[in-house]
Amino acid sequence: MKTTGAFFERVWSVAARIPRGKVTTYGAIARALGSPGAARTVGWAMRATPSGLRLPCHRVVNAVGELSPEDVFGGPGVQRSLLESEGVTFDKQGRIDMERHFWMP
DNA sequence: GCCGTGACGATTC
DNA sequence: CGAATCGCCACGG
Repeated sequence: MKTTGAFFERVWSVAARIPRGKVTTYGAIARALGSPGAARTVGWAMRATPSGLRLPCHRVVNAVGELSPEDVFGGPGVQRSLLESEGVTFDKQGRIDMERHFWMP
């Protein structure tokens, strides 16, 4: 699938501004773009992100603080390791501490 | 312009 | 608290 949508480029622009050690949610990005209900579309955009952009897509998680499917990052624990190396903390359930690391676009 | 799809979200059971 | 369900919006065909 191509993904030459203007909306997608907005998503990538926002994702590129995520500070190191912080994370945001798909819903937050969707609201920042003016489409509160387009959280799924945001996720779709991330999945179709061109490698050339080098976006910190590992800093984008869902509203609960869960990480993306492992197969997308090439292996289990990959995304988690990246975040931990940036100072992001996790709870016992393997979820990100949103209160500390959430970033609003 | 309708149909299927999807790294989601909120609600309900 | 965990699983299931429905609703949401943008994009390609």
